[in-house]
Amino acid sequence: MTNRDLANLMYPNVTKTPDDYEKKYPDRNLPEGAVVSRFAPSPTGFVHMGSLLTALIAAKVPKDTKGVFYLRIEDTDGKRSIENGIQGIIDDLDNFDITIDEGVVSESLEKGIYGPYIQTKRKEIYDTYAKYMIENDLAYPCFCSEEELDEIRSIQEKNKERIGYYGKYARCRHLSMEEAYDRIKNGEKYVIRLKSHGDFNKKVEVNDLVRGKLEFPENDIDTILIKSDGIPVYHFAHVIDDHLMRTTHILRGEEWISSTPIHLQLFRMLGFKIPKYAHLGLVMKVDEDGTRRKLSKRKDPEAAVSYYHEKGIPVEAVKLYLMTIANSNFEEWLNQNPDKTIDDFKFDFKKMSTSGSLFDIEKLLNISKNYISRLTKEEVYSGLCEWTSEFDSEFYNIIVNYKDYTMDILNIEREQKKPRKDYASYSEIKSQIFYMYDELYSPTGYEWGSITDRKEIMNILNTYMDKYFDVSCKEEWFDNVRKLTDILGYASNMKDYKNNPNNYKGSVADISTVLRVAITSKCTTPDLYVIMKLLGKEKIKKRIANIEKILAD
RNA sequence: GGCCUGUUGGUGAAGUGGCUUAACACAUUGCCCUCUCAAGGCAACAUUCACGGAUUCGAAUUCCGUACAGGUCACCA
Repeated sequence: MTNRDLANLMYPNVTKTPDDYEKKYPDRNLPEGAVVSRFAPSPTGFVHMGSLLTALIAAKVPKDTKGVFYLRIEDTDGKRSIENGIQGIIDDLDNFDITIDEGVVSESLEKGIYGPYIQTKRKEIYDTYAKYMIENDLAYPCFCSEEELDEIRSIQEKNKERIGYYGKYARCRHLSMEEAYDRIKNGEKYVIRLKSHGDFNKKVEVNDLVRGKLEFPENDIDTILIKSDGIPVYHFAHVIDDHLMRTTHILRGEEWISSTPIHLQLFRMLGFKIPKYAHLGLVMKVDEDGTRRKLSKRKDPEAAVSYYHEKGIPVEAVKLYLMTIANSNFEEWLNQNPDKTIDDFKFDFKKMSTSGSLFDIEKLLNISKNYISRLTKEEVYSGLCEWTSEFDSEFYNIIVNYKDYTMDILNIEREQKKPRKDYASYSEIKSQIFYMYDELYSPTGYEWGSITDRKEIMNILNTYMDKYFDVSCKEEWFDNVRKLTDILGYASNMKDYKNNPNNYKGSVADISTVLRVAITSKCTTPDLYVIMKLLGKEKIKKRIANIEKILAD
């Protein structure tokens, strides 16, 4: 009885060898320093902020180095995979303009020669390596039941020993080959475990790209490589896939730090070159009770990237935000180079924060607001169309109907050195400009300012419309408002008014407020002159007539 | 419990032994500008870098302990 006999019993149909795959997936012919990295999510639900950050960086680094970025789907856990999970991931990446060079393009389509890129389609490959490990005495079958494993654990807990399947606790490791052979032949269920030669008292080192030198005890756990359903566990799949796909950089969340010793061990046992690791800090959130925790898919709606899509926050703004989290010098760099984009920025692992950062939606909104303010009216308009077409068809129809008019509205105080910063998202635009459209404008009441007398209000409005409405520029418009103010006994100069408030009935501010409220129903708006010019005299007349009616009631 | 990682203001953070009386940005507050709002300008906001000790002429920065937080110890990834 030899290892080979056992291996042949376990994998009678495997005829390939690791060498065959080494040849099938040759080294990539890339320039010096080119990074090959990947985004490797499980199709267990929507892409979440933390993974999006990882994906963004994993895509960015190859871009900076003329490397390759690919998408691999890690669906080895059938229980957790959800329907349309793969499509969901592809859609989310697509929404964020993260393009892949290679990998899974759709549920049924792949691009690139290093595939398949969906792990459940790679079983033959994993089988080959599993067989190789059995054959070379690097792994062994284990028949322990859940109960036995629990028993081992409770003994260890009682003796205050390290938990795990190792040393004398690795029962099946000490089984004779004959017994293993017979039990498999009898159809007993088994998993394949790593035959670890690690020594817990010795140290291994990794040079993590963001954290620097990391030191751990060697792994001595005979961890499971292949589950009883024949599918590999993450550790085994990761090592084989990333080697065969010739990945140079592994970017993943810091929750993987502790299992890195297993991965290093596997790379060495299989004779693979060890890639570079970058363990990224988690994106956190503060709970009501003040404790920090990982942003959770289940509890936090803002964790889903689709949330931003629905809110109408431009994807570019989300990316800008994530980049400011990712590289602390990015924000300053962008402020100094306002015309540049993320693509012009050189990402640096060393500038990454090692501890997880709190997700700050206020900051995101601020970045979004600044971003939208820098867009042209055409860009804002098309972004607004895109968003409304999906989430607000009423508004969508209106802005499509009044395209140029809408663009003029969106352009109010935009084309200037310091543009207005009104909108943090497309979803809030309607509530800020609704009064520009008769279709959306039907005020039922008005919040007047300090002037509330009906006669006075009508007097102001009528006098204004009769004598002062027609103007050709902003200066003239405001001159007229001042004239009106003077005639009615109010102060047209705010300084005079502040110095001697008792000399006047009120100020030009009060008069403007009456005009503003009468026309828009709001006491805060952008430049009233532009608003009036865009609305036109007829609409304004109608609105004032309406006020007369309402005030009469 | 073992192992690992981290800890600079309300938040993101700069900082790698003297240029730090701790940058910058968000938030907050106050003032100025101003027809309202937004924007802008100015100012305030950590006598201190979790705590204790050590090294040093000198430490947020090095070392050692302690505390706290997070991760991990699955036939999940």
